[in-house]
Amino acid sequence: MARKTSRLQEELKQTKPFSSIYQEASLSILKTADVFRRDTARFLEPYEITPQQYNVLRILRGAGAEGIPTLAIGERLLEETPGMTRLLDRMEFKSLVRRVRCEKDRRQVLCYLTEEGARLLASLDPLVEAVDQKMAAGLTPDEAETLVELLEKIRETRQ
Amino acid sequence: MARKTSRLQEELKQTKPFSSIYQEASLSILKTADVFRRDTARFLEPYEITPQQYNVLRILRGAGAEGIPTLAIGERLLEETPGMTRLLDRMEFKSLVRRVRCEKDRRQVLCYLTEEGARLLASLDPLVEAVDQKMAAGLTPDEAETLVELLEKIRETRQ
DNA sequence: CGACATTAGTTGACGCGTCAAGCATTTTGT
DNA sequence: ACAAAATGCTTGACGCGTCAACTAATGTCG
Repeated sequence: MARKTSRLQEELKQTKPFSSIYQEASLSILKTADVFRRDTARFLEPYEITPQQYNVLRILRGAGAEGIPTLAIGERLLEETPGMTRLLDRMEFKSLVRRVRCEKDRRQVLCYLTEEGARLLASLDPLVEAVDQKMAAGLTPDEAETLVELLEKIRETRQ
Repeated sequence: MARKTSRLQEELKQTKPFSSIYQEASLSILKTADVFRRDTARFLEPYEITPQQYNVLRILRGAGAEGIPTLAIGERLLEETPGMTRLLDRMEFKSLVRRVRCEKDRRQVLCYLTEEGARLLASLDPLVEAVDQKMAAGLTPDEAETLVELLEKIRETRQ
């Protein structure tokens, strides 16, 4: 079951070979995601905004004028999280977001993009597009399609 | 360039289609990595150890009796980090790790696995194997191989 | 040898994930 | 209508990543 020495192994300075192709695949996924995450963070840094905050901005734009309740934002992120409140606190402090207690259901707090938030987001759009497009240098569209399908298969069988 | 509605889109409750296959691929990678990360964390939880700590245990086992300097551990993780010190603080507190200032080069601090750390790690090995193997339910070995190759191509073109 | 840079590690501050506990505000069941 | 459960959100505590500033030890070079 031992596999030949791979590039990922060198990247991690590992001495022992992977015990299975599945182990290598899972590490490869984690490593690649990490590269992406950090790449995005680095490029957003000058704008003093984190990847999570950027994602929230996009979701709020999608919600439009009706707004969206706090926790519903979490469901649309990669990860649903009770940390939403504090994340929004910071964004409200920076005037990127506005929050109002909902009158229909007073448990909810509706969130909206501010003018400033919308402006920032608009200026970021083309830059983010460019980051994703960097992938095109290494992968043909067909290969990207295959990748998406394989990853989908993995997620389907989990949970 | 707009793409057909995909499963990932539903998962994220997105209204707009992905603007490119590359955008979908990058989100898919992040999402899948997140599923893995959380899956592993959940299964390690009963042992009161985090995925990062588990990785450090494995690296220390690899280093063996000679030990390994603090920051060298970081280089072998997915992510090199100045947070190593504090991570090791917590592990030392739990008696999983032992640290000694190196006499050859007094700047370095060599880290070792304790007996207890080694025992914990040994008992975890088969369980981790099982987690990776869950992937086999959704992917043939050939598909996993393809996946690894595609991800490698992406990482190659990034920096 | 002495100024200077480099290297290894530590520490502080802050963002974010995650769990658990707690508080209002509905909703549900009888 | 009233108690109990569910829902939406907030807060506290802690783990970890990340940047920047700092100390101590080692190297380098005139």
